[in-house]
Amino acid sequence: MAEKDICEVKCVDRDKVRAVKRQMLQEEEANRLSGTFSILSDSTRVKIIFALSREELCVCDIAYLLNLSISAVSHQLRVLRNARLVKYRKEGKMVFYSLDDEHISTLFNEGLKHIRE
Amino acid sequence: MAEKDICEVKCVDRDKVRAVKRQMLQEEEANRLSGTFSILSDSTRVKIIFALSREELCVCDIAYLLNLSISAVSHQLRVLRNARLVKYRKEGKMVFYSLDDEHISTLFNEGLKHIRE
DNA sequence: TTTACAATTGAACAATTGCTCAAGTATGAT
DNA sequence: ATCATACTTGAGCAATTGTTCAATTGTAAA
Repeated sequence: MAEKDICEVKCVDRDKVRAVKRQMLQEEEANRLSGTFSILSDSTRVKIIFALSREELCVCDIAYLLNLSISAVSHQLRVLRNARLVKYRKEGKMVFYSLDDEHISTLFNEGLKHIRE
Repeated sequence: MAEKDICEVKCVDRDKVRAVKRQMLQEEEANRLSGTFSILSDSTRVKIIFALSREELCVCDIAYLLNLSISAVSHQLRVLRNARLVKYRKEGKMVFYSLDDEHISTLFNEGLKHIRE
């Protein structure tokens, strides 16, 4: 930490830094932003989202589609549920998931566009 | 895996699943997509990107601004460099970083818009 | 009620990630 | 050349993450 302090004194361009500091993202905002992106930062979740963007599917369908265990899928669906990215509908023993379209699908598609550019 | 097979037989809606499977993201595409998002999934990197979206800054400036060690910042800058999210310019002993604007800034701003909605 | 089964959950584990620390590189000043 | 400084890098560590496994819940059928 001592090193850092020395450095601060030596090389900071005070005006520039002060200007940036004024506009800077707050801690909480930075966390929410990175948190939003981290939901989409796992390839399993990305695949689930993509699949649900085409069809409403039950847990079992998704597991089959992605060649994953039911449990693994269920765990990931919980993440997506907590983030309100998906909604679900119970029908007897089965649970059908679909996209909760308010959320992040713009972001998802923007990302898709980006890698396919 | 045995369980999964049983499940597949029992509850899959074959037509729906087949239809989705045809359009499904390929492994590599899913990886690139999640990889793209994972760069933005850390709050330190998010802050760095935000800061660089306002001003070109040296490593030391960034460290001071975010109250992090030089080393931590440098490590994160490498991640951003590898992802071609930032570019740098050497001036004597100092290295000035700025956004490599081709990349992901649309995505970043879309995310920002989303959390500030 | 008992049985079967879709889905959820918690614990445990390996893999990954972000940081620190110490050592290293590169550039400029003396 | 020697020294100081701006930054990079690799090893190591703690925290987090994604999966499996086993147990559990909830619903429907027998």
